[in-house]
Amino acid sequence: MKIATFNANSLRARLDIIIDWLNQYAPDVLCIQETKVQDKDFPIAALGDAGYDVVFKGQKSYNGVAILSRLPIENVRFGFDDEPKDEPRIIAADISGISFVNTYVPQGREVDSDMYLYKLQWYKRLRLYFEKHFEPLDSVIWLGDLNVALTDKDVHSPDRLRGHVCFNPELTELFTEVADFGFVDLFRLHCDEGGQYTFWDYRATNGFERNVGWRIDYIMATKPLAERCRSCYVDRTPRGLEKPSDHTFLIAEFA
DNA sequence: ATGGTCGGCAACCGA
Repeated sequence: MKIATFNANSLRARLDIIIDWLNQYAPDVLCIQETKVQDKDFPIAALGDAGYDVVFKGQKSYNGVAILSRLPIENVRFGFDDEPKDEPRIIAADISGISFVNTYVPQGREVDSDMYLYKLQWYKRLRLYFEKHFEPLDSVIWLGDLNVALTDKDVHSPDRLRGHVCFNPELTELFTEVADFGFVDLFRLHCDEGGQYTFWDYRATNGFERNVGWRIDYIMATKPLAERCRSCYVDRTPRGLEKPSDHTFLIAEFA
């Protein structure tokens, strides 16, 4: 089984890139964040023609998550299924006996902002979500844009960026509390190198070419699945964008 | 050290 995650920053703007990529890599499952499309405008037919069933939840302009699958999708759930209601940032479904939890974690804007407090609370709530719905040895994959770089290996300029809303000890601790439910970081399971990123800020000049990046997208798996994982890697192929600075595809393959 | 650019959508917000 081959699975992947991709932050689209508009599904419709990236649709050709996504479909080309699906044709080339033929993953069984692709989880997408920041679709930025209302449900009524979701491109179901184009993805269906490419061989994928889709489930999704979006809103106007912001956020939005989707799961694409060549295999049957069952038991679809949206968001934290308790109060308070949240933006469309979580979609979960069962595929081939595996529970996928696709998350778009709040970015946080700046430290001390309300958006940052929302992010910290979001991570605390996510830990409770996993405790409520799963056991640590269930077959669960938690993946998506987690908006945290964990160590100095995971950002291009750690000394300059330390304290950023996506790179600080307070946030790393909250991430670790969620991961300690029973998740393994599949990329780090297979690769110990720094400089392996999944996102390059649009605003950095030639950021992609200079590899001025962040590792903020993850595929996390519970231990029984991690034992079956044969590879986890970033597809760094530029996708024909004039400025290929998007998040890119992170892939994991299982026996 | 600061600001840089996209996308959505129609003035700025969010990343």
